[in-house]
Amino acid sequence: MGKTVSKAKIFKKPGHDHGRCIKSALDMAQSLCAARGARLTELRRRVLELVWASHRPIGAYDLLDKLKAERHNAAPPTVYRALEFLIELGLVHRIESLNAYMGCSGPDAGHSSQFLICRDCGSAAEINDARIDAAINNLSQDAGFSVHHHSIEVEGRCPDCRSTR
Amino acid sequence: MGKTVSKAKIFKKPGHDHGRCIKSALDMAQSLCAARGARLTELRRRVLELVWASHRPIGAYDLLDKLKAERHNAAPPTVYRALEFLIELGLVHRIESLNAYMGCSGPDAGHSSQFLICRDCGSAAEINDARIDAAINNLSQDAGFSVHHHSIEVEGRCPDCRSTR
DNA sequence: GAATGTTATGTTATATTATAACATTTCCAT
DNA sequence: ATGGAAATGTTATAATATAACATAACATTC
Ligand SMILES: [Zn+2]
Ligand SMILES: [Zn+2]
Ligand SMILES: [Zn+2]
Ligand SMILES: [Zn+2]
Repeated sequence: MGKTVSKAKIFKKPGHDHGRCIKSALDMAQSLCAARGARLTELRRRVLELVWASHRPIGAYDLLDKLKAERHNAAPPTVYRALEFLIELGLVHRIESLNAYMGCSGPDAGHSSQFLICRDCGSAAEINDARIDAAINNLSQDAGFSVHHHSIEVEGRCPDCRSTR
Repeated sequence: MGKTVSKAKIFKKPGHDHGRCIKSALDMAQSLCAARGARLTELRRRVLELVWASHRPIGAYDLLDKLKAERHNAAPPTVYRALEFLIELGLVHRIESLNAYMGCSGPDAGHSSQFLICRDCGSAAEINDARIDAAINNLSQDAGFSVHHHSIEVEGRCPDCRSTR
């Protein structure tokens, strides 16, 4: 179909319809939980929604602040337990280098965490490149190492920030 | 020559001469600092030595405890500042997923952080595979993302732990 | 070799991130 | 409705990291 796709649109444009991103994420979460027999409670659903409020990783205590605005009794365990649940199901990834969390864009695949993270604007984009997975698996196998999961975090500048100056 | 190298010896055997690992690391640090005009003070040198005490990542506060045994006035900034210096020079890597630190086995190359980490014994092995670098760079370029550095942390089981049962 | 600026370390306090432990509530199946 | 399991509430604390300012060590120039 033509050669229109030279650069994958991995980073979302600032002006995009983010409501749809959120909606889609919540829908996927809904059906994934149903399929797994997991309970997507109001709290968990809301935390996922807050995580998805932007395309930037968000910290647990930032989430807590937002939660407190609507649940007077929210406390650290409230948000950490919800995150634990969401991560367990693959709905959220933890960004190790930032101590922050981000919604997964393809939660049904059961993949490891791979992100490009902009050091200027803080936005992050999830990637899932077969070449990288293959390279890691090959290399691990050569080393006699059995892979459980991996985390890849690439820090740099996103297309938007690069074009801005 | 020949075909002796089917499995790279990435993970060190428990019985190896670790004194040589340490010696080599300190020597490289010495010359690298000289080349860069950086001051490898007694404190920094000692922290690097402590980091290299094993092939396992070590936490800042574990380092601090060891330091305290010989420097009554060691405090968190003592170790964090030394680590900052060592990381800056590429002599130490930070393992994000563990909040821990590990000596770099090839500090002159100026590479990003790539580790295989055993979930059973806690040992970690640094890797530097050209395929992985290439995959990350290609993919980033396709996405219009300019890479500053990256961190790869693969969790799994090391050869030793696999053979043990 | 004193004066001066710079870098490194000491020192105290506090910020940030995360978990432990136990009580209570909600949910669901019987 | 009742008992057991899962989720949430609640309080306290652990673990990791940095801010801010004071002093000491080092190097450079005069
Ligand atoms: Zn994902
Ligand atoms: Zn950006
Ligand atoms: Zn290295
Ligand atoms: Zn092991």
